[in-house]
Amino acid sequence: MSKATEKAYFLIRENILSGAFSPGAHLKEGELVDLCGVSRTPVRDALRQLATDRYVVTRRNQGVFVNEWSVDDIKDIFELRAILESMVADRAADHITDDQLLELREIQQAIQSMLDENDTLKVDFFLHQNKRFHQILMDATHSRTLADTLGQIVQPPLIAQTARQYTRQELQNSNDHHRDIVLALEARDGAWAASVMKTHIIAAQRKFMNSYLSSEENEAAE
Amino acid sequence: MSKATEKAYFLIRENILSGAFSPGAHLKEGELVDLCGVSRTPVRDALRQLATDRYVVTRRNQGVFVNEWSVDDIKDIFELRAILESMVADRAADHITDDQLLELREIQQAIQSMLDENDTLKVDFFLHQNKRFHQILMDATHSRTLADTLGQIVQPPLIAQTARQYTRQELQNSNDHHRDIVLALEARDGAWAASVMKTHIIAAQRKFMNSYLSSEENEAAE
DNA sequence: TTCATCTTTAATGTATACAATATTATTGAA
DNA sequence: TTCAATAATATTGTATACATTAAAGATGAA
Repeated sequence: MSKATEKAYFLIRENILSGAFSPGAHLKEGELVDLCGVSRTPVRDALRQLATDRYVVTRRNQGVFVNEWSVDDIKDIFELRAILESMVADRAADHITDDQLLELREIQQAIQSMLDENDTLKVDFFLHQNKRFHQILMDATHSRTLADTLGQIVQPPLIAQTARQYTRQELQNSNDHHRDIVLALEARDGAWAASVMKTHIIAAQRKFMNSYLSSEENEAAE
Repeated sequence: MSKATEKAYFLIRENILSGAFSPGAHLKEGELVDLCGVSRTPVRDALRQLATDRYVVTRRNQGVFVNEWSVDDIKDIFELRAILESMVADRAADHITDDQLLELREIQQAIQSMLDENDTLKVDFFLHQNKRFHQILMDATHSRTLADTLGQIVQPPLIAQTARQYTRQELQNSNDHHRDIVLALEARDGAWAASVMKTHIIAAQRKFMNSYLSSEENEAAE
């Protein structure tokens, strides 16, 4: 992506992630031009990329709208992620370098230190390190196809929303999975790594669906 | 996609599929404008979409190039397809309608009739019916996520190249899989359907890799 | 010759004017 | 009032001119 397009892409995406642009909202090119300070051409390029990444949907001659995720969509996303991320873990076991293993271990330990402090939970720190962890595994597969596919499946807002609902114990469980994944990779045991990863994603799915459904009940009750 | 963009998209894609634009070739916007008879804007939109569909790759400030698939890439694609299409078959078993089952059965029988004729093989007919078969299963899942993901994974040139190498016996095997899939779906047995589908795609993968590797040997020998 | 530097050329990136389409508002009749 | 038809407006789609960047070629010194 070129400079202006990149600027527009991240600005628009931030507004979607923060909720400033609500699901279903009509994003008009003119308004985005004012927001981003670039012309319509890069704004349109950014919108096309956001559609690829499934942040928005495009309707011919009508423009783009912030994607609205249904419960079924979210289930699908987690289910697909469970399958693809286990594939990643499996592959990573074959190709991962010692340096990458070291990095994974450091990330796991950094999160552990955070959890051991009797402080308030640093969710942003967790999210950042968690992203790094999964990215390293992804890199270790050396697969364009997997990378592109997962990139379009993984919806950062879903992950963030899930993590923010986590209790200390649930974050601990999640980091225990990370620890097991590192162990499996050190043993170069792809099946083990894949299995732990599947557990890891399914746990996230369960957590998300529980808090999502209960929040929907609350909304209905209001 | 709008009219002009659509026109450009299909024209450029046809030239990639036919081989007129070789893997690695630099697609210059100016030349595409002449070819398609539309301005640069829709040409660029079409190129972005072709990049999403992985026909081309984009390099910043350098333009777009026809994607070059490595052996590993192709392996990845088939492996991912095997997983995703089995997921599709599994889901389809839960949601498929009687009308859709009827259609699947008709397609399977149409291909069978073609195979029973002691004529030359109608590969284009097979490709078309095969595409319809998989599309109906896809529709039966009612999953945007699966549809979009598979859409970006399935590379028509790989499927076509595989099918054109098939012997009558291999096409028969493929259609036997289709028959089993219909049986599994009629029994509403998702696990069975998924299992047959996995076999189906892995067989295609084997076939492709064999003919691909032997053709590479020939090229090296020349 | 060969390499590095500069110049020229051609390509992509960006802005904007105009065209086609969809949405909204207005008017008038039932 | 309510609905349909039409006019006005806003938005997306397309073409094109200009800006920026990369590639190709020319020039000159070692």
